[in-house]
Amino acid sequence: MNDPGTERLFSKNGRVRASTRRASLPAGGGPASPTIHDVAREAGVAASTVSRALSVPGRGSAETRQRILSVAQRLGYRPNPLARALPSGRTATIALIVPDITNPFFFGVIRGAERQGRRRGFATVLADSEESTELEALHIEHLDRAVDGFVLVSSRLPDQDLRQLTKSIALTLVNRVVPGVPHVFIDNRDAVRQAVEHLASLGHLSIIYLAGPRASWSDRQRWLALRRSAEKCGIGIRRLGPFSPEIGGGTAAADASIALGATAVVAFNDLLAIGVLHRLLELGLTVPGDMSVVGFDDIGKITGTEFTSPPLTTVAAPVEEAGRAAVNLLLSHMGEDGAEQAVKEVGLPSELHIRGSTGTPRAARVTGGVSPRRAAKLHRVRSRQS
Amino acid sequence: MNDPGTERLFSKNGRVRASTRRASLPAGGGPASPTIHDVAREAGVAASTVSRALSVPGRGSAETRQRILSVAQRLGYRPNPLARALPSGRTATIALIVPDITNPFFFGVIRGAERQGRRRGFATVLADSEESTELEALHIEHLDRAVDGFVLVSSRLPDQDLRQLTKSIALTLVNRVVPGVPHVFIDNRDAVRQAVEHLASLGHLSIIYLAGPRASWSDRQRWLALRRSAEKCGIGIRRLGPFSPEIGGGTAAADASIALGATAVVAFNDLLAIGVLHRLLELGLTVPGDMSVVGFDDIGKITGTEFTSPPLTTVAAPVEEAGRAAVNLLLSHMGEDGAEQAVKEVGLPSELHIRGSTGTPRAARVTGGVSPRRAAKLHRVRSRQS
DNA sequence: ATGAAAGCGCTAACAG
DNA sequence: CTGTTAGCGCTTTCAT
Repeated sequence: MNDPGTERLFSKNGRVRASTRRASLPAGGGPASPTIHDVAREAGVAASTVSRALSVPGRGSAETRQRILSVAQRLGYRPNPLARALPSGRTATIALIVPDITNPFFFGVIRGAERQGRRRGFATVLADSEESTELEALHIEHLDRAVDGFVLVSSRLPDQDLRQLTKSIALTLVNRVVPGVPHVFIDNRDAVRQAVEHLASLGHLSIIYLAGPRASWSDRQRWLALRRSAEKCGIGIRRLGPFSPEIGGGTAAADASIALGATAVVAFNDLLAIGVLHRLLELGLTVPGDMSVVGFDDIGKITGTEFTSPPLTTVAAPVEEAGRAAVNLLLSHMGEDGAEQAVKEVGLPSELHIRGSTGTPRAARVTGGVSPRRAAKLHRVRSRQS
Repeated sequence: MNDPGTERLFSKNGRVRASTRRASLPAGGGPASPTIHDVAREAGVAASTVSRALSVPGRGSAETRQRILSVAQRLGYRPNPLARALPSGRTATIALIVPDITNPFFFGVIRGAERQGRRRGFATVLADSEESTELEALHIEHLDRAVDGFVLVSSRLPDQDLRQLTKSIALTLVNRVVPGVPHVFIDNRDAVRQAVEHLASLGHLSIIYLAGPRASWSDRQRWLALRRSAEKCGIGIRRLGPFSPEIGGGTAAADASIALGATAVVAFNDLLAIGVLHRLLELGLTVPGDMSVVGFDDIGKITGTEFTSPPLTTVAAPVEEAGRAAVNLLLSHMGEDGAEQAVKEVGLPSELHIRGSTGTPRAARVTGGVSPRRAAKLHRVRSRQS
C-alpha cells in the first residue's frame, strides 16, 4: 500500500502546544511538528524559499526545489493551515449549514455541494442547526472567518440578519429567497402545474394540501403554486395543517383528510406523504383507490429505493444540482476583483415523477358516486376520526 | 426582536482580505472588521488589556473592563478565531468524520457528539467521507490543526495510520477498536445472545447471517457474537454475503436466503433487513410466517417511526450515548497535564428490541414439516431465483 | 493593573 | 533566484 519513497498518509511527527516550545529541549508531551523554519534550516535555505517551493508552482530553481521537497517529506512537514490562513485570509474551506442532517432532502444538497467544493479546491465542513435559529447563528458566529464562505440551506435566520451577514462574508442561500443575497431556489411552479393537471385528468375534483411548518418558505411557495394551478385547472383546493413534516405527522394529516372526504392530497414533503400512506393502509383504505397521494422531494431516489408501496408520486427537486449551484454561486462571489456582475440568483426547476400513489378516484369510476359498501366503510372510518 | 442596546446577531462590520488593508483608505469591497487594536485605541488602552478584559475573567479593574466591553460592542468587534488559535494552538472546535451522512445509524452519534461538544464549549464540524478511505484521509489532513481533535466514526483507515495519527493529534474512535487508540465501541454480545435465544425459543433450528461490507469491523463483531451464541444454543448458523448494507442490498440477500431454505435471518443492519422485508413481501411471502428477520441499529427509533410492517426486531445501539462518550473521551485526552491515566476504552451495551418481524416458523407449526401448499409456493419462488 | 514587546507559522513585498 | 523584513490578529510573558 505504501511504495517506498512514497509519502505516508500521515507524518510520523507529533506536535505540542505551540506556546510551550521555544526552549531547545523538546517540550514534554511528544515531538513538535516541524515548521517551515525547520525545513529551511535542514535544507540550508530561507523560510521564504521553502514557502515558495511549496506553494508557488513555477518559481525557483528545480534543483533547490527538489531538495526542499525531499527534506520536507523526510521531516514530515505539513504547513499549518491556520498560520497559512491568517495572513491571506483564505482558508480554502466553506461551511454548509443545514437545519436537519436527518432529513433526506438535504442529503443530495450536501453531497452536491461537497463534491463541487472539492472539485474546486475547497474542503467543506457541515453543521447541523437542528431546526434552531439560535444554533444556526451560533454556528455561523463560530465559523465566521474560519471559513471562506457559507452555504445556508433552508436558513431559519431573519431576512435582516442574512442581509447583514452577506456584507461581511461570502454567503449563498439554498431554498430561501432574500433580495440582495445570492441564492439558489427550487422552482416548483411548472412541476406543480403538471401534478395538478395529472390529478385533474384522473378525475379528481378537488385537492387538499397538507401544509408543512408555518415558518417554511418552501411551504408558502408550494401552496401558492398549487392554488394557482388549481384555479387555472378549475378544480378545488384547500389547505390543512400545519403538520409536522415527518412520517409521524402523517397520522393527523391522513385523519383530517379523510374527515374532509378528500380523494387526493398533496403533502408538503415525502416524509409526510409516507406517513399519510401508512395511516391510510393502517385504516384499511387503499391507495390510490380511496386516496391519491403526492409528495415533494423524491427522497426515495436518494435513499436508493422506492420504499413505499405503492411507490410515491412526487415532485422531485434537483437537490444535488442545487448544492453544486450554491457552491458555484458562492465561489463566484468570492472572486477576487471585478465580480460586481456576478449572478445573484439561480432557479432550478423540479420535475414531476408519476408513480403508483396517484390514480383514478374510486368514486369517479362508479359514475361519480360511491358504492354502498365503500360508503359504509368510509363512513365508519370518518366518524371514528371526528 | 432586537431590544435597543442589545447586540445584534451579527455586527454591522464587514471585512476585506487582510493583506489589502494597511493603507489608510478603506480597501475596496467593504469596511474592514475591527481588530483588537481598533478597540484598544478607541478605549484608550493597550491591545493586551483588551485581550485580558475579553478572555481572562477575573483580572483587570472592573471599570476599564466595562469600558472596553462597551467599546467592543459598539464597534462590533469579534475576535478572529484564526488569530486566536495560532498562538494558543486551541480552536475550540472538534471534527466528526462519518463514512456516510445518509446512514441513519450515524444520526444519533452525530447528535450525541455535537450536543456534548457544545455543552463543553466546543463547536463541532462534520465531514462525510462517503465510504472512501482516501476522502477520509483528505478530510483529516485538511482539518488537522484547524481543530483540536477528531472523532472518527467507523473509520475506514488502516490501524497503522490511526495509531500514527493519534500521536500527533487528539483522536477518538467510535465503532472501531484499535489498541492504543482511545475508542468507544458498541458491545453487541449480550444483545446478540438474547436474539439467538429468542429465535431458538421460537423454534428456529438455524439462522442465516446476512453479512455487511467485508472491511467492516462491526460486521466481524456481529458475526462472531452470532456464531458463538448459536453454538452455545446448539442451533445452526451460516453466513451469506457480503451484501450492500442498504435497502437495495436486501433483494439479493432475500433471494439467497430463500434459496437456502432459511426460516430466520439476521441482517448486518436495519437497512439491509428492510430490503429483505420488502423483497419477501414482493415475492408474496410473509414475515414472520415464512421468514423471521432481525436487524441491527434500530434506525426506526431515530427516524421517529416504525416504518416497516411488521415492525422490525432489531439489536439497538446506544448511538447518542456513543457520540457523547466519544467527545468526553476526546476531551479527556486533550486535557492539559497529567492525563496519563485517562480512560482509553468505553464499551456500551446494545439492547434487543423484539417486535413483529420475528415469530414461530410456519414449518415448525406443522410438525416440523412444510404444508404441501407452502412447499409448492416456496419451491416456485426458490426455483425462480436460481 | 496595565503597557510594551515578542512571537505563533506562514506569506508577500522588496532587495540583492 | 533567493534572502531579509514585515506583518496577519491575537495572547502572553515581563516590566513598570
